[in-house]
Amino acid sequence: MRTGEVAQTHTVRVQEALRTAILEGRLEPGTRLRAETLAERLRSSRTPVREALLLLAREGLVEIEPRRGATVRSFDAADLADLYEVRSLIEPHAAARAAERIDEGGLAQLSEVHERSLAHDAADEDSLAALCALNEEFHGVIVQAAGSPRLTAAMSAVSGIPRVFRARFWRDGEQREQSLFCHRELLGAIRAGNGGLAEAVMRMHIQGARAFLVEVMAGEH
Amino acid sequence: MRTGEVAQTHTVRVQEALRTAILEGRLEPGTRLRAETLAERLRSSRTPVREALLLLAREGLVEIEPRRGATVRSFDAADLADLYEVRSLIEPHAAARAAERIDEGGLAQLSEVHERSLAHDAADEDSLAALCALNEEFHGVIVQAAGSPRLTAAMSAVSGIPRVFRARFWRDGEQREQSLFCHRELLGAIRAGNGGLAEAVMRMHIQGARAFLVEVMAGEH
DNA sequence: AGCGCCGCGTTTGCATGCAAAGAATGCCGG
DNA sequence: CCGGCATTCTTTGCATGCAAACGCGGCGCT
Repeated sequence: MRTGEVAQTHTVRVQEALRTAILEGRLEPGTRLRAETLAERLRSSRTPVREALLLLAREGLVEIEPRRGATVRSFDAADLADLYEVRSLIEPHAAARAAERIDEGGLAQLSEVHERSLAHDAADEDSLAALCALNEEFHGVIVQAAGSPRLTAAMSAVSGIPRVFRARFWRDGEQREQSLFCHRELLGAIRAGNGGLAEAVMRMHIQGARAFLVEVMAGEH
Repeated sequence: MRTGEVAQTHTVRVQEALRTAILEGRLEPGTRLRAETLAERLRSSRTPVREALLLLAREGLVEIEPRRGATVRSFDAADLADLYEVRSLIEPHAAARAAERIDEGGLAQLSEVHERSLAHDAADEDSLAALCALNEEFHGVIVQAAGSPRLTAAMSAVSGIPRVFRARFWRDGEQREQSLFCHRELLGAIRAGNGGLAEAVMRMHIQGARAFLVEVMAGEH
């Protein structure tokens, strides 16, 4: 599959460890990221850590002020709205392309991810986390299946927001139901090769999520 | 303006030097990029060069094979088509937002860039190069004016193709005329705050460029 | 003669030294 | 007692040492 190729270099390993930590909320926004400390914790040295931080800065997950260090970026309602606006631009297009270009393997993978999603009832935190991860995987497979390296790159520059927000989302029964519904429809549309439908469903899916999250955040602050 | 902040660190300096060299064609596709050589040439050391290469890899301008080195990425017709497809997704949206959100400064900047474009007659290579650069600046200002950090990030993951292709474009009198026309219309629509019109013009602009370039490349190979 | 194996040079990727820029602290003057 | 300045201490960013991986070329084996 296309996604292999994950270089076994410290830089990449550190980058992924940090990204996961940030997305899962183990590193809170604002946390100062000191090279030496991270190097120790991740069994590496300052150089790979520095490189990873540069890459994560470009992903928008950390902020680097020259000569002053890196911190975990914090997200506010505006960021969330911005993020979802861009997603609602890119992902529907990706879905349409995916419907036209996906191959057997991709379809099987998509289907399998969806099946696994259905197996979770979101009764506990672990199940919730699993749902978040599966959701990301589902969307990732679609973007990949669009077969456009540039689109993938554009998405990756936009992808992540801390899972805290996403958890909020999946905790809500109605949203969960709506999402799984959309995923099922997406799967069907893509399998049928119906790009227009896939695009429309994805647009609804993302816009719905956006509306919910913005509302929730507005209510909290 | 938002774009300030250009860190005076070697990494960034090297990154920009390399990007410019690649985009201007001074580094041809396929060229092997050895850390030590570049470090010497750019009066730096291997570490910043390595970091710059990592970032450029993420921009899609160089390819890094772990343990085997970096090379200047080569572009074929498919890449070009892919690139322009993504641009024709992102930029019309950016234009619409820009029309709604641009401020006085941005408008002045956009207008000024357009004026300068008109001053070039594309009679010689220098003038042509200047037109390419101004065109990039024009589009850059619009994306910035959209006021969406994520959109900017997404674009930057997609931005550059070697200027060779763009030069081909600007050399063509009809395309040049069409482009300047579109830019004028864009400027007008954005100034008038007409997002829908700006979006439509931009879509036409990019689709037109795409069609021309794909055709030219197909004819050459 | 063809094929494969082994050793060598080159180059990457990681670790770490080192100077300089910020941040923190204490000292002195008002 | 508080504010401003100098000094110290921390941390970054760059340079460079060093081991290990890759590719090449020569050598021996079949």
